Amino acid sequence: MRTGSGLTRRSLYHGAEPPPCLRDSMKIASFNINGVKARLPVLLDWLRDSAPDVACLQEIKSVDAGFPRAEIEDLGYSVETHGQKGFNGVAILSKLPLEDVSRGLPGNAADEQARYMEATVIGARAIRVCALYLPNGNPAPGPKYDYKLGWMDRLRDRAAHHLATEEPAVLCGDYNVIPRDLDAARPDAWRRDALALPRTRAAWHRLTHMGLTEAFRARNAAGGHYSFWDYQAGAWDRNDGIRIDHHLLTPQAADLLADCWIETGLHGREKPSDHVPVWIDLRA
DNA sequence: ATGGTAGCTGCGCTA
Repeated sequence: MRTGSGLTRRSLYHGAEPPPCLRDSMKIASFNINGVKARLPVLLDWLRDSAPDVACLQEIKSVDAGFPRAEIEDLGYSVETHGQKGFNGVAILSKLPLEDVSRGLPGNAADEQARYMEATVIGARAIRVCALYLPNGNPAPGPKYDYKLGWMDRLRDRAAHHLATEEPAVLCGDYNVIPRDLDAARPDAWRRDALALPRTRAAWHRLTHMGLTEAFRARNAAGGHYSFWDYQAGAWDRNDGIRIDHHLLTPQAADLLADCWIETGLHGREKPSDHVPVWIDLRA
């Protein structure tokens, strides 16, 4: 399903990469790296080889001061982080200019978990990129599940704001949501898990039904595509995966969608994350 | 019903 988008345009430049201001392709990848310190060699190789224009990272598990900013800036990226000690933490890396960075999901002043940030990426079109790490929510029921559902309500409010502006916006990240049974290799194993409980899926469908387009499903109706494999019990070797990393697009962003794909090959490397990157290509 | 693995932290918690 992946196409050679941009090839025609690129040929006008005799094979050279066009300058950012003349491109009509903005590739945005969402990647839960499960610890930036442990994943730094994999992350740097990936930025060099796959070269996303924008990378939204989750679970950096680092405070802002501990983030390996210089190594990433050396590869041509602007770096914005929203970290905390030990857990969670998100970051936006961009080869294009970033403006109006905001940190935290509005709606609960008492929430101290670093799971959400936004920035405007200035390409041929300005795109509001919202990077999120939605709470896992296990065990359910319980206070962690209540926090997850409350967080999803607040995300819906934030999405409503972006829909009202009628600007192109992308809400991407680790949603910790298995939207449907075909998004799991063994759906029955997740039946009572916070990632797939009916209330979780109802909250997910409320997001999509308010007018957001799920990029992967807009391009591919088939099952068997996953973005996470548990480290335990040889889940990767058995392709016992789930699809929980998603891009949701406002209509103005969906109109720019050229492609969406999962970079499964990244799991083949040494010391992989338990997630792989999920990409969109926008005409922007 | 349990334990299997990984990362960060500091001998437990989160996933």
